Amino acid sequence: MARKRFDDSNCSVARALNEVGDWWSLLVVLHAMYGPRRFVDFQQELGIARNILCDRLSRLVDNQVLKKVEVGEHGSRCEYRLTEKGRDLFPIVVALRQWGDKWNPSPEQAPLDLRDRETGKPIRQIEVQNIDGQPLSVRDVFVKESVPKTKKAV
Amino acid sequence: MARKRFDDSNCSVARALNEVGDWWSLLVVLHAMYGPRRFVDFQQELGIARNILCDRLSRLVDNQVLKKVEVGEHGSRCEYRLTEKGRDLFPIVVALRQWGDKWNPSPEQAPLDLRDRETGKPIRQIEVQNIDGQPLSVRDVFVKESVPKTKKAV
DNA sequence: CAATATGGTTGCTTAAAGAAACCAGATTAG
DNA sequence: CTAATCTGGTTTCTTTAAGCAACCATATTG
Repeated sequence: MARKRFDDSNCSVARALNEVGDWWSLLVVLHAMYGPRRFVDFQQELGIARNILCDRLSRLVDNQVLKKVEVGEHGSRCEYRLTEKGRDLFPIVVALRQWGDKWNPSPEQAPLDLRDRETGKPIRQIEVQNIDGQPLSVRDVFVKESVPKTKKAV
Repeated sequence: MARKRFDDSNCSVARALNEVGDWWSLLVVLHAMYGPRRFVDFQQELGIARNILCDRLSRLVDNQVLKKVEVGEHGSRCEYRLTEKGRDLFPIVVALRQWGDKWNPSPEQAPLDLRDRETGKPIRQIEVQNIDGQPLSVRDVFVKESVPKTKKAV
């Protein structure tokens, strides 16, 4: 496959995709959001090949999205938990879910109904907002040119 | 590689990832957000292999994320534009960008400064919110069980 | 008419995904 | 104490997709 890497890209979207931009990584993160997961949990819930799961888990741990925690009780057990960096993916996962529900609804299943634990009311549709909380579309936004940090004499 | 498909998954995140969950598709969409793009534009801006670009473009068109528009002027030209479905990926792209900027900042480049065209002020950090616009973390949310649609007698 | 631009397609090579078997350390059952 | 089992992997092999470069067909420009 010779996948291209984007570690060094100056585009933060590309760099983000480099860490969680493949099919499995985000699904692993998604499942970890329901609580700590062990190796077999991921395997059974996702139906992922074991070697690929290994690879993804170790990469996510390397990238500090997950942390591996030894759980002492009976035997060699460890669970994987989200770090703060991992938890910070929550809006992305939710936005993907909402997009999928809107544009590719499952014919046989109602969309997952996420609710505010406090009020019991449904959560809001995720949107790009200005500083006052007003929604912004692609058209409403522009890229402000920044002064380059320190320009090395070339 | 034998990629697993998630078309039939009952998880809307998996279904969403099926359409835009690979490295290139989202980057193609991202670049299309700056305005209509032609074949060579994507190729040069992204450095993607031509056959892969072909494949991704046609899949995105099939999935109605992009539409292909013939542009009459001099020669066989066509551009790719976002559909509404494609534009709806805006929050996801922005959220990814913010996550990348926060957790993997580029050492040599300031993060892209997206601003409200109206006010000139920076946009807000994307977050999951309750109905009143208050931010919600993973912990603040629960999944409300829904009544199944119509249960076929088994 | 030749050169060039555009939007692809075709082959080839390499690397990653998937499946299944194997494995090592710790635990429990007998 | 020994055998079976659980857990979290690793190894091997096959299939498939990504990347590269060459080729191609149409249309335009010089």
